Amino acid sequence: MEKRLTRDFFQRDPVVCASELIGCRLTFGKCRGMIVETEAYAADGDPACHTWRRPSAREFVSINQAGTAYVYLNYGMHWLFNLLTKGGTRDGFVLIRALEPLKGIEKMQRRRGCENLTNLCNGPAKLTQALGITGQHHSLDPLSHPNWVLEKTTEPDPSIVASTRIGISQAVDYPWRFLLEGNLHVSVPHKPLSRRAS
DNA sequence: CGCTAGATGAGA
DNA sequence: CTCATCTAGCGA
Repeated sequence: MEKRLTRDFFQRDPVVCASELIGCRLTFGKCRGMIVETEAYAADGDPACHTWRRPSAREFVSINQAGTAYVYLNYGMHWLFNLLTKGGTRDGFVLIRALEPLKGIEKMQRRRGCENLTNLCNGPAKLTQALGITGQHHSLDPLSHPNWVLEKTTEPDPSIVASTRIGISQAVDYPWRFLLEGNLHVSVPHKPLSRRAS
């Protein structure tokens, strides 16, 4: 019922990979979740991508194969987890932004210091903290490393929607964020729902 | 519920 | 100097 992702999945455009990673299952160690939110970054022509300003990011793209983990420290304290896409129409990255927790929940709660399931993995820095992903996993290969499993479900989810990327100041209009509409575990809903007031 | 300040360090 | 963020604390 679930197929492991293979190298060729990541040998495509980052925008395609980002949308198709929605609904996939990500396992790291004993913890597991469904990917419910991603963002695409293009290695060329995208001012919001690290490659725009960082020679080291361009170097990373050139020397690593498709699927490699790109993990970096943001705001001095948060690890953010990306996957390299390479060999399609464009090279780039997919930022994993939110997971729906499936397994190892107690462990994730302990690492996060938080009980609430909807607050466990609903952000790019929260999910790395929950899973235990840090800079020491930078440039490892999730497709061949024993700690990682990436699986695709047989049926694509119909409620995948595109939206604009979050937390950036450049190229803010690209509709390169993908998420499951209505899912409780995304970082920011596509369309803020007005819940009933008290 | 919404908004804001401040933490904290790598890269260029 | 800028940053692909999060949380606590405040006010309504």
